[in-house]
Parts: sequence; C-alpha cells; structure tokens
Amino acid sequence: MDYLKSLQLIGVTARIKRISDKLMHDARRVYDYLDLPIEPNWHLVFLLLKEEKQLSVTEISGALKFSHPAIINIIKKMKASGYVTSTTDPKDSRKQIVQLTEKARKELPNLEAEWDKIKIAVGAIFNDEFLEQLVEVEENMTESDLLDRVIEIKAKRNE
Amino acid sequence: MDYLKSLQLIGVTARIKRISDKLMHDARRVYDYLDLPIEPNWHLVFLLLKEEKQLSVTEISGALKFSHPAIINIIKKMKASGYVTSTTDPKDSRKQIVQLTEKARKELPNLEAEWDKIKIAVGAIFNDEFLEQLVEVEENMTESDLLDRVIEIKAKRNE
DNA sequence: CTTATATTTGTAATCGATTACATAAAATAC
DNA sequence: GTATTTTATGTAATCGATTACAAATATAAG
Repeated sequence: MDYLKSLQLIGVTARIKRISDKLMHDARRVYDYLDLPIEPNWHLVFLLLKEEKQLSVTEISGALKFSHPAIINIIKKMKASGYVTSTTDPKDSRKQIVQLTEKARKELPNLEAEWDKIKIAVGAIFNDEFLEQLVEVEENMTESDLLDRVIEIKAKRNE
Repeated sequence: MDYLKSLQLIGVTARIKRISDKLMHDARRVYDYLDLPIEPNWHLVFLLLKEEKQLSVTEISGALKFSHPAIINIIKKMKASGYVTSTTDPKDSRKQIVQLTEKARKELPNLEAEWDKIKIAVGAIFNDEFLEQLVEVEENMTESDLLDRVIEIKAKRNE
C-alpha cells in the first residue's frame, strides 16, 4: 500500500525522486561492497576520458551535464587519487586539460569487470520499455518543461 | 546529442537524477509563478490530512515515505503559515496530532484549482506507459535492490 | 514495581549537488 | 591598441533532504 502511488500523476514527482535517491545511495553501497577505490560518479568521467583522451573541465561538464563546480570537485578527488592529471592548456591558459594517468589505464580492465556486474544489476531493474519511455520523458521535458506547460495551460483557461 | 543517453544502462541512474532534480526545481518555479503561498511538498500533506483529519508526525512520515525530520520541518513551516495545528495527544504525550486549520480548508478549493493545472502539465510529460513502467521499477527495487542484485551476481560468478 | 526496551519527536551534523559570486584570460569591438 | 564582452575555472553560500544522536514517554519483561 503506497499512498504516493495512489495519487497517480500527483505523486509521480516524489516517486521519481524516491527512486533517484535510493539509486544514488545504493550505488555508493555497491562501490563500498565491491571495494572499488573510486566513487560512482567517477565512472562517467573515466569512460569519457578513455574515449576522448584530453578534455577541459567545461567540456566534461557539458558532456555529462553536471554543473562545472561538480566536475571540478570530482576532478580534484580523482587527481588526489592519482587517476587523472590536469595541466594548463598552453594555447589558452584559462583551460585545464584533464586526462587519465597510466595508473588509471592500468586499472581500467579491473574496473570494467566490476562495472559490468553493476550494469547487469541495473538492467534487471530497468527493462527496455522503461528506457524507451525515459527517452520520451526527456524529449517532452526538453521540448517544453513543467513551467512552460503550466504557463500555457493558465493562458488557455484565461481566454 | 547526449553522452549519458549513449551509455544506455550505465547512464540511466544519472539521467533519472537529472530528471528528478529538474522536476523538483521546476515545481518550485511553478509555485512561484502561480503565486501559491505554499511549498510543493506541502501539497502531499494537505491531501493526506484532508482525508485522514488527524495524523501524527510518524504516520505522515510513513504514508509519504519521507524521513521524520523532513516531515517535522514541513509541519513547522505549515504551522507558521497557519495551515495546520499540532497538539500533544492526551493519550500519548509523545505524539503530536497534526490537523488542517479552518484557513487551510477554506483555501483548499483555490489550491486544488491550481494543482489541477499542474497535474495536467505533469500528465503531458509522463504518459500512462511511463507510469506503468515506473510501477514495475518500484517493484523490482523493492523485491531486490541494486546492492542485493550485485551481491547475487558476484556470488554466481565466483561459483 | 522496577528495569529494560521500543517508540515518538526533536535537533545537529552531514551530504552531494546547485546557484551566485569572483578572478583571470581570451576574443571582440571600436 | 585599448576597452568591452565573453569564456573558463575556482570558491563560497545555499538547499533540501538524509543519517546520527538525544531526550522523553510508553510498553513489555521479570
């Protein structure tokens, strides 16, 4: 018996938040359990830098759609753990060029084996139909977000 | 072009968080735009107390599945705005009995008219199939959460 | 009855991210 | 070539929620 579920559309925001929060929390517990020496968020940075080799903070922030302070914080920690280096771009001294270290590339196969387990677990929770629906939701929100839609609805009522 | 989307299952957690965060943020903007004198979260407490009349902090927390400090905080603000009263239960002096005030009941019809607009906007973002999929995801996570599943997968691999 | 345990409310510390602000460098305008 | 605007990074303050801790009361156990 779930009161939020009974509210249907009214409860959907809170339910999504509930799922999101539990997922983030569980991810941390999984990383602890697997004794991974990294934080869940670093995963995305690893994958991005593995492909792109050299990226600035802003480029990472744009690709992952995290705020730039969030990326700075992640990079700072990854640097302290020896997984990335950051050097000032000689052509543009505002920019920091971030790239994986040798240590990171050496550990990648092990990490990927662990990530693979997590991926299978995630796949058991979210089926393909959900992923398809998620794409639609993202498109709907990009096309016109909640505020835009409320403004439109209010305008129509006042006609 | 969305890097997280291209990662499929690996990016799904971050995408859900992104949707959740934007939704919560947009909800606040909508409440501001509509000049509602309440915060988005209060909505759920209003609806619950409208039906149940009298509830303790723990009962509200259990129904909405928010932590009890979160409910205490909401109730404190709703009280300051004159929408609820809280009195000590004469039969159990640990408990606070929370209920809507006359002011709250008087304003409910207006609030409900505004909530209706928001509900329509939410319905335009999340279709019925998504809601069905969401139920499945919740069931999957309740049945066995991410950590449980990873533990199981690891055990199988080590056989 | 007295002691131990569980429940309820309340407060403090923490957390992971954001927005707002500051600074330096590059690009553009004139 | 100097002044203005934009861009990139970095820091501080904030935010909404959680977990951890504390205190009071009720319940259960002996």
